[in-house]
Amino acid sequence: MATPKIRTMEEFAAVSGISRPTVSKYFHDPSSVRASTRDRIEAALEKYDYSPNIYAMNQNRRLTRNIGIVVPFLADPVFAEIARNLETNCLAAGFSPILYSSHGAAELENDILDSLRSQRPAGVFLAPLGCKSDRAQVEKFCDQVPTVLFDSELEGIGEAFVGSNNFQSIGLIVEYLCRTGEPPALFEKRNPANPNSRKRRLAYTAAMEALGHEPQVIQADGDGWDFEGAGYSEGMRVITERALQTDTVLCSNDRLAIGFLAAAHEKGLRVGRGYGYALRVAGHDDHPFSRYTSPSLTTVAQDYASIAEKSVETLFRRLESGSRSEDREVTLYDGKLVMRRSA
Amino acid sequence: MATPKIRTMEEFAAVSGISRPTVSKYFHDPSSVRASTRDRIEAALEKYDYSPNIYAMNQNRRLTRNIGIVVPFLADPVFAEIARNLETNCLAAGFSPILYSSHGAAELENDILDSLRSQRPAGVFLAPLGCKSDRAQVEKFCDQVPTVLFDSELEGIGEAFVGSNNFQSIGLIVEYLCRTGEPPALFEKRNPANPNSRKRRLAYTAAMEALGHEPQVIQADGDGWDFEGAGYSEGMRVITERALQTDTVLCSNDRLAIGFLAAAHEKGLRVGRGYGYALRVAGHDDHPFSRYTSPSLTTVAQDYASIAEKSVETLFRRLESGSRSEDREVTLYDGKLVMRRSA
DNA sequence: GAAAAGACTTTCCGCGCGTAAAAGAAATTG
DNA sequence: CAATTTCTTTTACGCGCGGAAAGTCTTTTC
Repeated sequence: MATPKIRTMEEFAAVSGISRPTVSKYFHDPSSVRASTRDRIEAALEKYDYSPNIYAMNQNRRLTRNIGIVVPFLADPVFAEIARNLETNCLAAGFSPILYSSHGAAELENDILDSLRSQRPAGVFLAPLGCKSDRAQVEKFCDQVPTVLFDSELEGIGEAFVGSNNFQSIGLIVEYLCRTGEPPALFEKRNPANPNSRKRRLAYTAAMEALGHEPQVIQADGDGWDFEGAGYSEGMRVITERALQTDTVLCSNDRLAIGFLAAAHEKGLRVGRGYGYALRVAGHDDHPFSRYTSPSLTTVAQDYASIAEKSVETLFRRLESGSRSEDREVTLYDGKLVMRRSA
Repeated sequence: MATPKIRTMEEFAAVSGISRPTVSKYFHDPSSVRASTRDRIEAALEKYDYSPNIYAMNQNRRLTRNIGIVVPFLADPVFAEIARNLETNCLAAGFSPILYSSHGAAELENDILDSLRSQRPAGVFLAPLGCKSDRAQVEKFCDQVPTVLFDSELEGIGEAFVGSNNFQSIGLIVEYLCRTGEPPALFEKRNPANPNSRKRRLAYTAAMEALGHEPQVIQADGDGWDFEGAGYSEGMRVITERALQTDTVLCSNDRLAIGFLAAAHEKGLRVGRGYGYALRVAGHDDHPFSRYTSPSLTTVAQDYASIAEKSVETLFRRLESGSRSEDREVTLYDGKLVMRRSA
């Protein structure tokens, strides 16, 4: 089509035969104009494919339609999965999600918050690094931008927190393991950046003691987010040195378990429950790959879909009501036992 | 500090004792102003922590400093890894990367391109869905925005393409497998959206014929990006029906191999090379988890770091020179054999 | 059918900054 | 030191749109 290029809303208004302010109203909310007007605008849209300049729009609007999503490590499939759910929900609500990963570094997290702030997003979903986070910076950010925390709790910060009920889920799997065999040792990373890790340890010792068993905690060294590597090398050590008091290991998360399984396999230990197996290994999270490990991994599923949905619902409710946090909402979802072959 | 809030560059210029146009120049390029001026601005910056409104900035600049990164599926660790490298490189060059995932859907890919276009990015790194992509839309986009394609080649589109040399890498592993045991069957998805898959099949048959073996191609059904699931269920079928002509399987990518390994384990087949093993399984890509499968996966490593680096270098060179594609640059990186336990 | 309510048009100003031109001040040069 | 070059200031305009105010037109209501 040899239609002259439409660059401004002024021009578009001219060719569509509608005044510019009305066109502006239409883009702000199509249902706010009369049906006949809407039709004329949409007919013109088909013909000239114009779209408003987002920078000029956002400059004058107090609030943009942008939603920030920040996760600590996007290469972790668990966060990729949650992020995917959040994105989909935002798009469905007519917002534009913008995804960031802190790559496990606190400076980067701060940088992201800075650049996010300058984008004046309507709201933000933030899964903080955890203990490594610059708490003061995060708090300052949450004061300025409506933010819902998820996955990692930083108490008192943000409009709300949505996450998993680690006490319930760890209790569940500890009880299961004790009921069906020897009591488990807990296998975790030494300096967990993530507060969930600490909660899981506490939940583990509490559950063990409630069942009358003595807790055994094994801590793996290793770089920040290389859980498989840490699980593997510490697994090799533990197996070689026969450091386990029982034949059962509960890993603080599935990625550690994946590394541990690799070590067990290399050491020739058969992992599984029942006769002929040397070791039981369980995980936590229901990592996307857990059902394809060898053997498939018994674990506790986090309800990612619900976490994402609840986060979105909470934030959008706050955005609409305009009320900033008097009552900070905390929602925890129970985990579900996923019985597979490894324990 | 009871310093009054600075909102505009005008105000900031006033308190720093510099004229606004000079301050503007400073933010555009700090080295473009005299050292003494720079110091005064930076001193004021410390005191008042002002940052320019990005929407107002981008409205008048012909080009923003935004860089779009689009991958077909972010929950795939391989793409997460490449995206991470691209992001890091962009940040280092002073650009703002914006990450998008098409989630395997062509409509979403188009939507992303649309919203990306309205952001007037300086450039884009695009890993298209492949055959499912709306070729006309992608081509139109690449005409408007300087775009470097990676991973999936769409011939003739974009400023350049950076990817892997599938012919070399498949040749490498086929040769290795044939040399050290029985010739492999190729295990792939039936309707591969990704053009690499097709190239790998062609490379496989060529390599097999060159070595005097008869190719055997096995195709797995399954949903778009659920490679593990497809590998698992088709693996179960193949093993149950004894459909393999030899004891060796080359999977078109590691995720299929992971599913296949799970099937083999469930069927009680020992995977590995040498005496006492029933099956050899090899993959392709060197997926981050491949070294932690049981047994660890023999595969061909794609040079992700180089691909990301080359993509960035290519795009930024084009951006600086301002020259749009006369010569479309195609760079392919060779794969490296990664020998582990599975084959 | 007249009055009320709603939707639209016209006009105007402002957002925060980029950028150009001309004039002024400072640093460099010989 | 004057002459030159480089940097800064002043002034002014424009980007594309949001949004308010007042008036005109259309639709609804009884």
